[in-house]
Amino acid sequence: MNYWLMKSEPEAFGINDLKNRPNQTEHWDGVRNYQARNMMRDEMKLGDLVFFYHSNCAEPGIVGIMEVAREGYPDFLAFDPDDIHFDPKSDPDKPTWMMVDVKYVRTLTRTITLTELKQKPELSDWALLRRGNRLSIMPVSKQQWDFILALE
DNA sequence: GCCAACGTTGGC
DNA sequence: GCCAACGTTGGC
Repeated sequence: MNYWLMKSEPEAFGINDLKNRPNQTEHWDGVRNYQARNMMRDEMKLGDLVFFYHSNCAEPGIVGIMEVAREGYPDFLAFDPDDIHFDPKSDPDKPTWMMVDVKYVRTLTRTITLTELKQKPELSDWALLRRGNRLSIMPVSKQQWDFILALE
């Protein structure tokens, strides 16, 4: 079992949007970064747990937990010329971009803010807190996962 | 293969 | 809205 963190801007798609989806499940589309793509394609497995992180908002931080409900498959939005995530270079026979499905597990009792996470020496090596980090999907170790949940 | 220009991310 | 950091693009 592996642990992950995925970022989304709550104005575009927040934890409550996921909670209100049919089956509380949604595909995580639109990722256009190779490192993140590789994780979705190769490493994220059914049942893996994922922190839902709200970015680019008033209070950036971890707001909930979801699980991987379907392993990597082609991001079909890349084939739709009318979609903002359209990528003419992605060939349906050999797709460039992948996505996973995620299912809502629960909302945390409070937001564990970026500010708070930054203050923890235990997390100083974590990709989320590295300067200039822009990865929208990243691994979380079991130790980090447990430590963060204990802050709740 | 280098690197400047450009676009995007995301905290503040 | 600003801007630093970073990834991508494309000329050479």
